[in-house]
Amino acid sequence: MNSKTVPNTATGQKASSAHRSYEEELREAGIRITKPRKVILKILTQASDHPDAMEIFRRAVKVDASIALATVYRTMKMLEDLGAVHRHSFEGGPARFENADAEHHDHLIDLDTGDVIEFHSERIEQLQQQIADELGYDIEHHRLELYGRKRKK
Amino acid sequence: MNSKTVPNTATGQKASSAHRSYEEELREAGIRITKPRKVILKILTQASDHPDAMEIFRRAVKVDASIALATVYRTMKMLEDLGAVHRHSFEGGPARFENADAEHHDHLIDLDTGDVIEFHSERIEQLQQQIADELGYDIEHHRLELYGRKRKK
DNA sequence: CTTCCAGTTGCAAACGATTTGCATTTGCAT
DNA sequence: ATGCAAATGCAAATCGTTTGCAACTGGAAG
Ligand SMILES: [Mn+2]
Ligand SMILES: [Mn+2]
Ligand SMILES: [Zn+2]
Ligand SMILES: [Zn+2]
Repeated sequence: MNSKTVPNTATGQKASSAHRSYEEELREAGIRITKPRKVILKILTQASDHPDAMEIFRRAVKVDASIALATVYRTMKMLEDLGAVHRHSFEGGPARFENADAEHHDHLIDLDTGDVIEFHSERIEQLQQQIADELGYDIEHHRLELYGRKRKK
Repeated sequence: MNSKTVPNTATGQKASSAHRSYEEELREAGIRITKPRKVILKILTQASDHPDAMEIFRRAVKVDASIALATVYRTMKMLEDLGAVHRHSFEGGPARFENADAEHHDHLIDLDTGDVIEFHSERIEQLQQQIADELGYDIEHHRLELYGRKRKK
């Protein structure tokens, strides 16, 4: 009763607008808006999944063949430091990213397909908080991942 | 001078696990008990922390300088496949291991010291189960990690 | 107690993901 | 338009981990 999938952002090619755009954030932070960054930011804005660096690179190369993988890594690091994206390290694999302005949520990873399903449980969040309190800790962040497969029948 | 199977009663050491020993498990699985494995297994049996491969290697080399890091990795993989140890990948860092026969628990990682504190919440476990149910999934395993620092105050 | 060989080892080279050094561009403030 | 720090592409380097291979056992059979 208290879990729900979080609807994802825009589908289609809704370039900018919506919430505060990445470019706006960079500008505010005094970071240059370069051509490769524009391409990457657009890809991230349009992404409805949780792509890894290589996947972002593949999509970027289709738009501008001269973009380097290193630039994707550098840009993702920069966005993470800015707090504009979140980095997830699911089960050993490469880091995957997602826009940071969605509401907090946790993930269920489909072991067969690799699909990532988002969910949120306020009750779990509270319990985590309570546990940290009891242990005398302030939680900075946490990670809750469920790994499973579609229920057979 | 070798009688059949001398019962391996505790050698006066603190045998922290009151469960089936690693060597017993290997034997049952038909896996050879070699000199380097004995060293590693003893280290794991005595460990009360969550050491990574390099740390296990360091401890092993003190006992037998000829042990190779590759052997540590191979042995840990084998133990994981056997289900004798659990592998954790906390926040980007190298994989850390722990004996698998402790009760299930989750971890709080101290961001300042790297210390790992164990905790368990049956209520959270239930909620996870409930969420997976609602999403139509069977959970194979999960991962709940809290990252924080000792409460200043 | 020997023999025997598949399992195991040490070593180095290979790996995949990510980072970094550096010479060359480029954004953008002046 | 100009100047220069910031950013880029490329290659080489790092890090944790895995793997190929020849040499070396564990332990079952004799
Ligand atoms: Mn997500
Ligand atoms: Mn533990
Ligand atoms: Zn959460
Ligand atoms: Zn748990």
